[in-house]
Amino acid sequence: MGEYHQKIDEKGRLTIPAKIRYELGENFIVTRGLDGCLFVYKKETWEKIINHYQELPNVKEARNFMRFFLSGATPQDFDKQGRINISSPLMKYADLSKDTIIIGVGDRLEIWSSDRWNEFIENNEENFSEMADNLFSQNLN
Amino acid sequence: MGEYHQKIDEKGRLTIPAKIRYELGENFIVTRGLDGCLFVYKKETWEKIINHYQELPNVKEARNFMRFFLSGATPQDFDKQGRINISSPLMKYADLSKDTIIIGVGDRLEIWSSDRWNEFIENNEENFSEMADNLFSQNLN
DNA sequence: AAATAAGTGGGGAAAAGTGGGTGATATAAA
DNA sequence: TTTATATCACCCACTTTTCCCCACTTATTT
Repeated sequence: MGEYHQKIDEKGRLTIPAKIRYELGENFIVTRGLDGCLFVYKKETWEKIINHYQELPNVKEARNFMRFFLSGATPQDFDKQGRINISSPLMKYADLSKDTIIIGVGDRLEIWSSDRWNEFIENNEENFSEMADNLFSQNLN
Repeated sequence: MGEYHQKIDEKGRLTIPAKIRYELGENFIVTRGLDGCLFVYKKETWEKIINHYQELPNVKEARNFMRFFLSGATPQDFDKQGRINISSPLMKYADLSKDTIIIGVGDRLEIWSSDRWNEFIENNEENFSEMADNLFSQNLN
């Protein structure tokens, strides 16, 4: 959970915030995500996802999706400073340069270019408050 | 319950009034709320809220909402003086600077910028008695 | 009024984030 | 095989942030 503002340096290194770094464990996977960001999964979660998609019928749509999802997937680990290297195809895909947003969304992290993220928020803010209205008006007991 | 006037200091620290501090427990979540304020939930309440939304289908609209909702949610705890740090995205969202209002609303706290709170009260003052009429008349069997 | 508790502000140590140098390894070119 | 070039991860240095501690002020209670 949370929104963190980090910078990617000249060498393509990105610091994962300490608070969420330790939740990721030693091994994790970075891959092309939906809507123009990158997804980061811890190893166990990734394997579950893969297993789930293995069971999909072997139709064209599923095949294409698997290609998209798997081709960009790179196992990663941290350097001694808690940073990861984003490969250049993924940098390009997510349009990453310097200012970067990392958010926690359920069982994954998402890596966004700052510009795209701001755009995303601006375009959707009104919808969200409406949706949130519904969410909070429910009786939770 | 109640309305408390607190100040956020230069370092972004906000004292939670002692009377309601102890009701929050050790772990709690601060998140983007409705109408331009922040919500604060104790951990258990928060989990109830998000459990409702875990089973959403993975379609774009739901994905976007979860992004917005979870990215604005940060687990927090108190420093030794009973203060919390409001992260800068949330400061911005709620337009917080120095004078801050904290109110207790049922199972949550709300954090308002003083200006917005006064504005909110002024804009709605005439409506409140009408609103109350509607609300209470519905509850009569 | 005195005593206690709560709120506010700032110094400073430690942790986290950021940027750059350097040497080892790999890859390509001579 | 040797030499040149690129890549990567480690190390170090610097900056920024976080959080603890102490001190002072304000509010509440006795």
